[in-house]
Amino acid sequence: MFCHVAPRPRNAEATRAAILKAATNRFSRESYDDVGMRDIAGDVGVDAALVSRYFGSKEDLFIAVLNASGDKTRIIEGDRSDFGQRMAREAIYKEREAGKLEHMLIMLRSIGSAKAAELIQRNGQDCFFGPFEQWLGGPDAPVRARLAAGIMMGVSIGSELCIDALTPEQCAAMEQRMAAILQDIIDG
Amino acid sequence: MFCHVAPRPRNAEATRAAILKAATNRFSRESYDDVGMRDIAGDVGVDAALVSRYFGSKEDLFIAVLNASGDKTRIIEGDRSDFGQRMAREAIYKEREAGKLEHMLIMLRSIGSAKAAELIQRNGQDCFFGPFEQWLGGPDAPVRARLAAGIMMGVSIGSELCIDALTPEQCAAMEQRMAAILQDIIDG
DNA sequence: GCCGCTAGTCAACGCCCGGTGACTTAATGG
DNA sequence: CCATTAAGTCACCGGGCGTTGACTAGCGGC
Repeated sequence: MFCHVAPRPRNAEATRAAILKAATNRFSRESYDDVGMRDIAGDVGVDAALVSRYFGSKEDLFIAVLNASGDKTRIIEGDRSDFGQRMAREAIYKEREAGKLEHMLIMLRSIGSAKAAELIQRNGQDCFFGPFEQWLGGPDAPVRARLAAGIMMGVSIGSELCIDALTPEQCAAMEQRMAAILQDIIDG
Repeated sequence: MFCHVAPRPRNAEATRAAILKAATNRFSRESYDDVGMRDIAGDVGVDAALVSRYFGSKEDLFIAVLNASGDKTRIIEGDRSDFGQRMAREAIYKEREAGKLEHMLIMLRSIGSAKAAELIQRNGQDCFFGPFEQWLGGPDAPVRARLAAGIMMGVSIGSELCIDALTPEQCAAMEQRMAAILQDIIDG
């Protein structure tokens, strides 16, 4: 076949954005180590060399992803009174389309990787915990923020650590318990 | 120098055990991907080839580590009435000497790695959640076990994600809050 | 005191990774 | 319609990984 499908018009800006988006997707699903430059390039339909060219290095690309997703997607949206409920849903059922936890998921996936961990530590406070604390407010805000975030992370992990281990009813019960705990932390 | 220090007597059994111990240590501190066969071999003072020989492959070694640490170290020890307190301490201050959470830490570190994740999923239920559920008992035991484990994992992650971000007083406050939440879950 | 067996080493293989310089190809302006 | 420039590709490098087969060296039995 000579005719490629939609041979991507030559547009550096758009291509760069597409790469960043693809990388964000990959990094929110697989760890830093498991994601390869060739994977990301393949998603966009581009040579891997281009990714290196545009973003300098894999670490720089990861930083760019962290910053970009940190800027756009915020946990802090919607009503305060059902925060626990919303977060519980997202953590347990992985409602990724909502995407409010995307930034947290990226941090989570790659926290194991030594190279990524350092970048995440540097970024986490500014792009995640900081805003979260501020939104929380009240007494012990830093403590409550970390506790709430920790619970969300842990349950997220747990629910993919053992898939299908819980019946739908049990999931519902878990959701309810978790929501109550989170809401308690939010309220102070 | 011709005289090596303590040139390790020829004992396959002991060497094998030493390798397993070194691997357990490594895997509880670094992710599956970040730990190399050469690292483990170096810890024991042995050639990397021997590790492959004794355990077949890296995956098999990891499985052996999971099983061994799962058998020995249990979370379930000590009084039920201060479970929350004990776990909070261990999660926040990383009191690794206690080592009761070692098995959980190993699972935690490498959950990001695709290759390790599958092995962990297969092992987690049998060696961790199962016994924990059973010990918990009461209504909704599976749900409460996963919730408690999730919280412990998440806080463990969180407290190493942002080191030195909390003052000692804040750590104490966090410990107290976390202990209360955990104890609540344990009690039903 | 030599022999056979096995614990342990050594060198090398194949593989995949991130990154780079030289090349090709498409758009644009005159 | 061609020259120029930027967008994208290609081949390849060096390095680290897990693993393997051939080798060496220490111990037990005769």
